[in-house]
Amino acid sequence: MRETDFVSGFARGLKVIEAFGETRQRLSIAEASKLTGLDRATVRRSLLTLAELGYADYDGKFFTLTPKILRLGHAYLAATPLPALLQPHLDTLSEKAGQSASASVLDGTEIVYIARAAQRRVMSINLTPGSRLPAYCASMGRVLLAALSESEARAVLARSELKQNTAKTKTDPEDLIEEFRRVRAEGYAIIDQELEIGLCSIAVPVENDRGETIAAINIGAPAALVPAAEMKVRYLKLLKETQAALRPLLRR
Amino acid sequence: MRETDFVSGFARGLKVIEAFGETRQRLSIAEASKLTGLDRATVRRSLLTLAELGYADYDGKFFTLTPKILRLGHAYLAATPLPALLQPHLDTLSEKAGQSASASVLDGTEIVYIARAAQRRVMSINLTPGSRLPAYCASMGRVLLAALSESEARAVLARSELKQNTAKTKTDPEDLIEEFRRVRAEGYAIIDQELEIGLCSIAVPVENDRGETIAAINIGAPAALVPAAEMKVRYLKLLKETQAALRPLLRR
DNA sequence: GCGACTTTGTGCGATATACGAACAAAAGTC
DNA sequence: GACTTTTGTTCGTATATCGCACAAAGTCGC
Repeated sequence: MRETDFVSGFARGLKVIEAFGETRQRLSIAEASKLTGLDRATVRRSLLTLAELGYADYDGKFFTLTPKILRLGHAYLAATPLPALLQPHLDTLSEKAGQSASASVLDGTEIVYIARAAQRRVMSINLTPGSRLPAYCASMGRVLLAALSESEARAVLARSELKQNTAKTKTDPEDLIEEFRRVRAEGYAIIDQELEIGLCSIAVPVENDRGETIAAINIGAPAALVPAAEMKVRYLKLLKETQAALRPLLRR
Repeated sequence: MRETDFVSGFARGLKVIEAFGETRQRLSIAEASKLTGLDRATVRRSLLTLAELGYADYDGKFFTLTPKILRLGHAYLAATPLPALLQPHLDTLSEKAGQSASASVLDGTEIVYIARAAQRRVMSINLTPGSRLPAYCASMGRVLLAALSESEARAVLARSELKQNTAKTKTDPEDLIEEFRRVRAEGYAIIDQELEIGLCSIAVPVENDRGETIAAINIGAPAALVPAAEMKVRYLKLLKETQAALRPLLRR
């Protein structure tokens, strides 16, 4: 790509939008400038542009995003067939298991939820399509990272902030790489309260007809009701059935 | 705002992202150019910028959005306290009613879902935060439009495509304005299969401590199980309780 | 295989934008 | 209330972007 094929004003504007996610809903020009590292004058122009287009409100001091901004992200969910295709299968899966079922894809060091059938709320965080979790400590993340080559997986881990969320969280890259090998060999990943105390989950890859992993699906359950040791016995068969049902639907 | 405070390259880029929502997931340069009305060279630069930043993939012919684009919309859901604040109340409401409960805000002629507690799937469409429905034929839309001044509501209706979704859909602006008056007076709106055959819903406004309407919440139910005439008896009290519980939490 | 048509890539002049500094206006400090 | 610090806005200029026109590469029918 040539230098001149890059619209830096556009890139700067996107950076400004993302700055809202990292803090609270209101940003002054100076705050946005600090978060993005861009000049105050440049940030001001971007924010005024957003306001002019109705993506943001401006009270003379603070800018806030408006719901119109959701159109941008929703364009992906509406335009990609995968979420819509997975949803009915997750509904069935969730009903059979009596637990929440979700689907996600990998985006850098994070997994992004693209569909979900919730049964009851067991997590402190509220997960909806678009929500993100660190890949290294989520069952679907383990499955998706295991699908990468070892060098790619190492690169992702190197960029990840390997935080000790609970006493059980695996944070040693070598342990994780070893776990990815096991996941590849056995075809599933189980997380026992590594993300949040009281939450277990089990995930399998969603593969297309060529056997390439394009997403992951999981079932989450409260550790109090379903001990980690029971996750496999109770849910692996259901997940594998869903996986098998999806494979022929995913051409390319 | 001065002319020079507007970054047209940014505005053009956002238009390009939105172009993906209207059609399928893959867009060529020429298609994107037609959809946006922008010059091909401009669209090409915007798309290459998106690809360079990881928001899009490019195979040399077609561009597709990547899940990274969800960061933009999700910045709103993460940054705005309203969705997180409403969610637990919707969960309770949904459980008590035994039906799906949702919350939405107005964006132009559409309502945008910002939180949802689903019980079972009764609609053909899959609703998640970020989903949009035309305001004129949705119960929450009626509530939100009723909160506007009559001239504002007329302006929105004038811009709306008043489609006859079912035999019961109200499409006459005068009928709708009259209905908004009733909604204002009685404090709730009921939709009897105007959006989709088999679906009834009832909505009330969410007001802040000054009495300004800032969102709407609703309960949806299959018409086969809960006839429209019963919606009010069964669910209005629950909705009003939720409304009352929320009001003191919404300062400003 | 060969035109007619569509789509994509690129050079260039005119125009619009970003930068950094300077100034003005608040906000915070003592 | 004077001082310092932070924030918002304006301005001139160097630079980057836009849209046009043309060239190149596909795509189609036959």
